[in-house]
Amino acid sequence: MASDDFNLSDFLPYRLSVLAARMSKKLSKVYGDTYGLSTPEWRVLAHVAHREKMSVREIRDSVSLDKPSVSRAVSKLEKAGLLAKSICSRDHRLVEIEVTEKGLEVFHQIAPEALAFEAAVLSSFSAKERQQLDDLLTRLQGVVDEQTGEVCAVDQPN
Amino acid sequence: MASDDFNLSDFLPYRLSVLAARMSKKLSKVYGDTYGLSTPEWRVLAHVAHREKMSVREIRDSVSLDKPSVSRAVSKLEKAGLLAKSICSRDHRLVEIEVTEKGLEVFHQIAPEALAFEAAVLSSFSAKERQQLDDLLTRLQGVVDEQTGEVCAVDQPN
DNA sequence: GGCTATTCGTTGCAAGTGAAACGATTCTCA
DNA sequence: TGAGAATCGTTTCACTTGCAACGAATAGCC
Repeated sequence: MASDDFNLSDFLPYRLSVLAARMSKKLSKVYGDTYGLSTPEWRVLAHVAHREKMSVREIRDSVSLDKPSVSRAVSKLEKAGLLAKSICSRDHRLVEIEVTEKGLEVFHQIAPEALAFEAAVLSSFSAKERQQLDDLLTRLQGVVDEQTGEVCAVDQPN
Repeated sequence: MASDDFNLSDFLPYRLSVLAARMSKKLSKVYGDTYGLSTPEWRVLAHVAHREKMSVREIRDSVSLDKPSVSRAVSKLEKAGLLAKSICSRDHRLVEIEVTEKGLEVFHQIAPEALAFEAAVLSSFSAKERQQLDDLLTRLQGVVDEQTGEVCAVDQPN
């Protein structure tokens, strides 16, 4: 393999990292500067906003964050009055997390701005190109998610 | 804007973040598990490997890391014997950073594995699709890099 | 030439992050 | 039923990160 040809700025993982970081940083101004939310908090709020009560574990499985991050994000959002937390009566290990009216209000202020940001980023792309991008990202995610090391799996950590 | 339609898992910044994070984590096994390098260290090494002596600032401008991260990465790589650092004789503020023989050796072991990883990720993509991906990412990066807030700029921080 | 402003790289420090440990609760199965 | 295993959410702790401040060195300007 010709490692003399290696050029970091052409290297896919690097390019994706840089692009994602820049985009996230710009987007974070939307929910961070105005509403004081962190990225984990924004993700949790966005996921819980239009859904039923759910546990920390369910959120973790859906927003690509580890367990402690979700736990902390939920605590902060609860303190801010955007989420309500209660112990599940059927299973006292579980916590039922739900968006509050105030939380929904905040979400409905942020979401349009977030969508506008996305639209601005994609504004110079045709419908066909957007479809291409969607497909390519989906396939890449699929490849990366292929579990190479299989286990019978006890408890999913984090 | 219909914020009820907002779905995090379809949201471009989120998708890119998740994809980039997963890919970087998998890649980091290549340089991390075997050679004990962190991501900033890997980026610095990869960038310096086939280049002339350069300063911290030049590296920073090329690898999308902030000043302290580059400084720390260089220090660690120097301690590990992969880089050599000396004070520039023309300008004593500057540092001249250069890869050592050992550093080049390590790089030539990692780079092929990194390229193989990239090739594996892209293995199911046709040449045309790779070109599409390349173009789309380049254009997205261009859009995100457009400076919205212009300043005369004093010192570039970090 | 000397004074100020700027640039360089490093370091301090506070905030964020993730792996592991923990107590509490429930499940499993003999 | 009861003991051990598994799961849940939180917390602890070590590590990383990014901003700001800093001392050192140079550039700019009168």
